[in-house]
Amino acid sequence: MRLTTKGRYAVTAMLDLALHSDNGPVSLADISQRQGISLSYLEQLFAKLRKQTLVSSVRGPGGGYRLSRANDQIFVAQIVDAVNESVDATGCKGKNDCQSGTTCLTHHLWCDLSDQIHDFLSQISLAQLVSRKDVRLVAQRQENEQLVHTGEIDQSSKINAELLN
Amino acid sequence: MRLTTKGRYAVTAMLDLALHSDNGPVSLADISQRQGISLSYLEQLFAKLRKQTLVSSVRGPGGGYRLSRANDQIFVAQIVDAVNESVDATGCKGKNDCQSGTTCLTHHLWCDLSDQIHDFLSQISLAQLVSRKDVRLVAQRQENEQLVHTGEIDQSSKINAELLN
DNA sequence: ATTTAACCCAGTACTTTAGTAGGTTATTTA
DNA sequence: TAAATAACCTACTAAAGTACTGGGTTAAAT
Repeated sequence: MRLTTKGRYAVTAMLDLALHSDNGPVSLADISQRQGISLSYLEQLFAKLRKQTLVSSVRGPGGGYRLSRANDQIFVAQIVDAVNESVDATGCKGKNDCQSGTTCLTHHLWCDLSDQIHDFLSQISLAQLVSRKDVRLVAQRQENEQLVHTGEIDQSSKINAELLN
Repeated sequence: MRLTTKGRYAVTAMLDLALHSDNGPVSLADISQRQGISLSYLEQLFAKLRKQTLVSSVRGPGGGYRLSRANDQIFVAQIVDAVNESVDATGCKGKNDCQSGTTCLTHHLWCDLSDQIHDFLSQISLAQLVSRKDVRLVAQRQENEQLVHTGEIDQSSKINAELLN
């Protein structure tokens, strides 16, 4: 089992997408700026998310990505799975051949843990995350920072943005 | 977060220790043979387990390792923690500085997941694992295999050992 | 025609894993 | 007391995966 920045980035990016889905497709450049993830790396992650039909793409100016389903139909477990970070805690992927073809001593323990993690992440939808207060606060701060960066608001407003943090 | 063979090996070895604690200290050579883990690698893992006072050692012939506490006072989470860094799923180790000094969008989600995993593994003691039927079956098979390997029982008994699997 | 942004590859520095190798020290047993 | 045993210690390594960077091509909007 493995949960590193790869899976965290994928979920973060998908949540960014869910948060900014009002005004048409969201470009990876925007996500990159707001979430501090390199553009090329995002492209690699979204290639996998697209293969798993979690997102759909629109090419050309004004294009980007949008969720391919309603945000209450996309779950964290699916996103983590899509970028090849299996939530499976066993070494044999549940095949019972952990120790040279036979079951290892702790096989069932890791199966139980895998179920536990999978159940937890399968119950959390993007919609749930979007409605969380802590998520909305961070999202608002990020939007303010982006406006400052693109010069759309002045320095005095930036102070307010910092107070939000 | 990371749960690979490293943590699985550690828990498996500790469970082997708990299962064979009747007849004095257990040598790493025995564990290596029964669990199919390289001896040198086991030595590295047990150096860490010893630092965390989960095991104590006896040197010289007939020596080996024993649990430093009763098997109902040692929990899976402690073993995994001892060899891995932790079962923490956040990138910032709970420090809230995931995104260049500030909280990232999904910080709280990974905190919740970390708590979930930690709670689960903290509730499972070696004593509980020892009493599990699936564990006892595998352990019995491994002991039979070991006897065959050391020539202490003959080939006809090996057939019975295979039937156990 | 130009710009935008997805799409696609190839490479790479870095870290971790899971091990190997080769010793030293402490303790028991013959 | 010598030999055997098993912990203890240090260093090295192949392979794999992570988290990028860079340099393109293709599709669609202005």
